[in-house]
Amino acid sequence: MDKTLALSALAALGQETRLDVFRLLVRSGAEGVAAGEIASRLAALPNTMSAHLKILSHAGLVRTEREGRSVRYFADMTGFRDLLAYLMEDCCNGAPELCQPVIQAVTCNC
Amino acid sequence: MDKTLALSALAALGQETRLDVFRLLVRSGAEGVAAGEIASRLAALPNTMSAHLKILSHAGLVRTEREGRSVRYFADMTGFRDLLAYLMEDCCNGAPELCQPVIQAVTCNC
DNA sequence: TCCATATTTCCAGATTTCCAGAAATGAAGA
DNA sequence: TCTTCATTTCTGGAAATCTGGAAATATGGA
Repeated sequence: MDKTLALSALAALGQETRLDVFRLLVRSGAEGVAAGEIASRLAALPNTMSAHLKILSHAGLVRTEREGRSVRYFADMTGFRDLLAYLMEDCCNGAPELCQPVIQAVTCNC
Repeated sequence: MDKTLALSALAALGQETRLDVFRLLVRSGAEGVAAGEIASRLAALPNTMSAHLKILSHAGLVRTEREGRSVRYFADMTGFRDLLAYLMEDCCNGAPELCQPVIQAVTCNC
């Protein structure tokens, strides 16, 4: 992942509505959620939500599939992984115990 | 970690200078870097950098230690771990294979 | 084709963030 | 105490972001 994309991803998640959207899609997994339902579940206007979804999509954090007249959104865990890899680059040089907590946090859930 | 702190952390990292600072500190590990050196290494004014460091600190991403007249900054990997845990909450409900890529990305480096 | 539904795009105003200059604070040494 | 170095705080203007109204686009069905 390049720096520009990492920045857009982090800036995208650093906004309340978009953070809520991403977490909603992470919880929804392979099922995904249609744009309109995302908007109504998070009590936002469809046009505002569309702008947020566009930003998340541009940042590689969500993926879409058209389904009839609605558009279904999914969390893109591959994009998220790339972001993490970028953030933790060279974290272990000489002192693996420093980033050990991070590994444990991610692995223990699954 | 509560949502407000997660938001500040993500917003903090979603800015180029601060992202550079965090990655610099992650690479520097237990050695840390003094505030002035951070500023000069990233070609920023000391006062501007101080504002950025304050934001990162408030977000729980960095930690400080006074050392004579300089202040040494360190990446706070515990705070970072908490952020990840918040982002991945309930990610595996029913479909562990979705977040599998994330686990692999984090574990393979150490 | 015409209509209804779902979503997106365009635009403008309100708010927030970013940055640099000036001044203030904290710590060490003469 | 006075000076110097390192860092932080305060402040204002420029730039970017967030939000909602209005209009446009896309899809499916009558």
